[in-house]
Amino acid sequence: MLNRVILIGRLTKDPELRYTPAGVAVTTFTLAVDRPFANQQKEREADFIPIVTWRQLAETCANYLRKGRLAAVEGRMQVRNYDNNEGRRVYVTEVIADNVRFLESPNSGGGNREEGTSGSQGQGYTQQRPAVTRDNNQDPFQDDGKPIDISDDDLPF
Amino acid sequence: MLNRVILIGRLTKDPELRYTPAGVAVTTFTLAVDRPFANQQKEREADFIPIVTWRQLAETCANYLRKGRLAAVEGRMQVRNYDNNEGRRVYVTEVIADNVRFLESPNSGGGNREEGTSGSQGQGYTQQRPAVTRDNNQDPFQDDGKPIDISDDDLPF
Amino acid sequence: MLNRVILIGRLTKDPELRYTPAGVAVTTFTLAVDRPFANQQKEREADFIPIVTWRQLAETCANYLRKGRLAAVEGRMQVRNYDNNEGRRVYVTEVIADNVRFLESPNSGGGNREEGTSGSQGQGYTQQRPAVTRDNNQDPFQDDGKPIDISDDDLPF
Amino acid sequence: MLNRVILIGRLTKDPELRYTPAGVAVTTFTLAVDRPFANQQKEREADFIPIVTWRQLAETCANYLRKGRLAAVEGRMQVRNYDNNEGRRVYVTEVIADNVRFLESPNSGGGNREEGTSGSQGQGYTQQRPAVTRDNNQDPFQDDGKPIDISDDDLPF
DNA sequence: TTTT
DNA sequence: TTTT
Repeated sequence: MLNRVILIGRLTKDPELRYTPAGVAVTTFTLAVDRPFANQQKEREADFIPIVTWRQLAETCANYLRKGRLAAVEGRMQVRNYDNNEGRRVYVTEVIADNVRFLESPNSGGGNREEGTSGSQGQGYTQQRPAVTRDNNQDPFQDDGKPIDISDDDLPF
Repeated sequence: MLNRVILIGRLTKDPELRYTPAGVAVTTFTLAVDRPFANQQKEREADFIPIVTWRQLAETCANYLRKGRLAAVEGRMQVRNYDNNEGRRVYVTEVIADNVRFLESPNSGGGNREEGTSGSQGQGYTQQRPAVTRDNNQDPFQDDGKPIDISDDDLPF
Repeated sequence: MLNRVILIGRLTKDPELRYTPAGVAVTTFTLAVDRPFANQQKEREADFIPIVTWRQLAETCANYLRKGRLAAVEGRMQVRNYDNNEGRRVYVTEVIADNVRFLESPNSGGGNREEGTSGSQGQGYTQQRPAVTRDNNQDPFQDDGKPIDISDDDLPF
Repeated sequence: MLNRVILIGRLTKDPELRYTPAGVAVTTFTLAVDRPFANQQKEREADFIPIVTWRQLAETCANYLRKGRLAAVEGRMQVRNYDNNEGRRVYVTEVIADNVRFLESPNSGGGNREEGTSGSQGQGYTQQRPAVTRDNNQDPFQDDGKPIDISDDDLPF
């Protein structure tokens, strides 16, 4: 009835952009969100939360987010389930984002340390785009063994 | 760094109250949260989200919430993982609640249809408490095959 | 950059539906939101928060909300200012809602006690609509001396 | 009943730290929060939202926040009213924060351009503290003509 | 009265 | 100016 999530954290990897058979963009990444009172003696604790973005927002995230960057994500929790190869039902919880804020510019010190090294990059936000696979792959999470069913008439927004 | 969830939905079952070895109350339940544009031709869709509450809030939830009741839950997403009996790592996402609002009084029509039938109940909030097991069971989700590790020096709030 | 508000409370009055010169619907109401630890000896404390809704959501709110009803409101804080008749600048903070959930059906006990009394009403959601003024009035708050500037090319959503 | 606000924006000035008569710390500042679709032809639009923090959080904010810095604020909306010198009732809406995240380190480029210039500062978070007035001033907003009534037995948290 |  |  009401389902709202707001997270601030850092990307554990570069985002992955895929496309549904009908050509709808989907970008996925994982956000590492530090826990509130992660006590200092223990190693730093975080929750690793899978984020899914669609369409224009997916393209923008793929273009501007990178491993290590700080981002704010607004969206809703969604639980999918599928049966794995052992015939066990597996539940996957993701945040379907409808708003993502980039809290660090590419040059502000956070994020990928390789940035700015490849000579031709230069000014501002121009930079390597992540590998984009437009391969009719219906499942952006397939590589992880966690399928998501994307059909074009069943999109969240 | 920041992790905030707000949900409104209905309990799929009565809440379950357990205690850690040291006697800390933990109540768990699942909230069915209707999806935004659940199209009317298809059957109604919802996300089923596991909620965990601790201490005083756990006691209150166990006392006042019942299957079918409408509730608002505020908290944070938390991802646990454990290795199942097939040696596969399983990830479980729950909302650790720090605020729960009861949006229906026991007599307002929502919720358990059996309420009010047992003669001695009568007025207001007096009603059957759920079965409380104070059995040193360290895992409130054990029955579901989804262990949570509760140790008393590792409590979230 | 990110601006999100979620409130649950009760309407202090029936909502008011107006229209901009170009015919865009605007509904306003005030939500009484009880404060967290309103101590029991003192009288109950609440914050009274003005809500603004637009277009289809405005029509729906005008149709289904009434004084005393419980509602959940999602939106963003907005600060307007205008110069009052004494030449002093006045600041008004409202929540521009993009999602409103009705947490009580008209027949669930909360809300207007007069409902159901006028014979022809009967079943379900059929009920008196609030007075609708489609009068090219540019300011839904004008009666309160708190103008809002509504121009049709400057709508929030 | 439920009242939650999450904002990300920049401080319009250095924060101001005061103390209640009983010595409770209060820090106030204004957050400029850019509006969603601030169209590019018009000048950039923002909402200017007053934030109030208490106790330990007040001390930390006073220590680490500065004009221009990016911050995330979690809290609740609160409406105060008082009668101004013209005998008119004035309403003031603030966000009482219970969680503030500093999204820029002092050296990450955002914020005060004078930082790092005064020779003795050097590494990390060592820096000028804001002017602290511990003057039994009961009203942290007094200078602005917007009194807040702080009495020590009436604190929000 | 405002920030980048 | 306020709701239950």
